[in-house]
This record gives sequence, C-alpha cells and structure tokens, in this order.
Amino acid sequence: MPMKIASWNVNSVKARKDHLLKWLKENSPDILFIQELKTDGEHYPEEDVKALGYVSEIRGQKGYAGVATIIKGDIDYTLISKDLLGKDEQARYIEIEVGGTRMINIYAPNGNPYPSEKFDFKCNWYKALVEKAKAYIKDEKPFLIGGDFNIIPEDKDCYDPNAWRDDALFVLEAKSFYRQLVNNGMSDAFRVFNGAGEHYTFWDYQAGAWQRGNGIRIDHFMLSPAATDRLKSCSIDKEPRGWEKPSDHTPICIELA
DNA sequence: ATGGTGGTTCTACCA
Repeated sequence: MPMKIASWNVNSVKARKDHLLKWLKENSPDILFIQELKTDGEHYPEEDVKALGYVSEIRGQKGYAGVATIIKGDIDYTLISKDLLGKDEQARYIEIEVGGTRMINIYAPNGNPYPSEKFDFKCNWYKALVEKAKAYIKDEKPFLIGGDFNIIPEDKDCYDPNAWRDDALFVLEAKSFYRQLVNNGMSDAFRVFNGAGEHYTFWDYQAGAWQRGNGIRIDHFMLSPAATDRLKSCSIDKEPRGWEKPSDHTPICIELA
C-alpha cells in the first residue's frame, strides 16, 4: 500500500496550530514529521491532531527545538527512540518503525555562528547520525531520515551562494555530512526526480526573502537503497509559506510504494 | 556594513 510521508518545520507549534491542522486535513499524509515545536509536550495540540485521526509521538522542549511524529491512527508502528546521542539534552530526534522501515524525524542543529561551540555541537550530532546510518546500511535495514537538516547541499540549493559562504548551513564541514550520507548509499529524494536549482524549502522572514524568491533548500528526505527503490515521488509544497503568519519553512512530501 | 523579521523562557537568545 502506498504511503505518503511529509516533513515540515512549523517554527512554533503553538503559533502554527491552525496551519498545521489545515495542512493535515487538506493533504492527509500517512505520516508527518514536524520540527521546532518550541514548546514542551504539555502545550502540544495533541487532542486537535487526534480529532483528525492521528496519534502523535512527541519530544518537546520549552523555548526552542522540539519534534513530533504524527501518524495516522490505523498505522501499526513501533517507537524506537527519541534520542540520538543518548539522554539528549535537546529535542531533535524521533525514530519509529513502520512495516520494517525505520523512519527518523530530525531537527539538526543550526550551528551558527561559524566557527563556534554551537558549530562543534552540530558536527558531533551529525557524526552520530552518520554512524547510525552506516550501521543500518551495513545491516541492510531499510530506513529514511526526514526533517530540517540545516544543510544547503549545493550552490544550486541557494539563491546566492556568496551570501551563505561562511554560514554554518553551507560551509564545507556541514555539507560533508550530507555527502557522507550520499556516499554511504543514501539518496536525496528530491534529487531523484529533479536536478534543477531554485527549489527551496526555507525563506527568511527578513528582507522580503519570500517575495524575492530568495530561499534555500535545507529540509530533506534521505533514503536508504531499499527505501529509494520504493520511492514514487518527492515534492515541495510552497503554498503554506504564502499563508498569513507563516512558518519560514514549507512542507516536503514523498510517496513510497 | 548594517539591519532587516519573528518565535520564545519577557528579554536575551535562537533562527
């Protein structure tokens, strides 16, 4: 049975509650990964999401970060972990298993400024993620990683590479983690279907970035070889970025056979 | 070169 999986950094689930429910209702994905809840589990709109027929796995955090994986009520799944590093201080990771496929929702550290302790934390976090990916590929365990990677993979994923040259999302060390996932056999779902530039998932609130089309592509689905074999489509839904009081990110969706 | 916006713990910090 085909499955539609989406990912969206909502930039506060409280501020974006109506957008989240509207998008869920209109698109009815089987699974939705959301990031940047900016609140703890107490203030997550679990009942509203439930009313639309979904259950939520929540890893909240007060103030910033926070992730949730929203799953259609009739889907059998197993919660694997809400920690990447082990006893994570920051809420950035939820891993579930559905039909033998691991589905990992991430909110990767931003890492700015570069260089800094925050950038070192980003690198250590990504080292752990790459290690996990390598282990799953070695075991031929089908899996996917979706979410806000906070990595601009290539020049064409950025409206102005020069403006982002020294940014923690675009420096070589950051891009190398994306490359390591690819070099270990994973596919960027969007790039399986579309090699063109000017396809973005984030537009800054500042300087009229949305109106000018000044975006970057930082929200991705990376799929293991077995998961890639099932991949039917990948699309970016720009619409919610144009809504009133939008998130600065917009959803990305994949379909698996 | 600076500042521009928007979210949160209400205010400095994060993106």
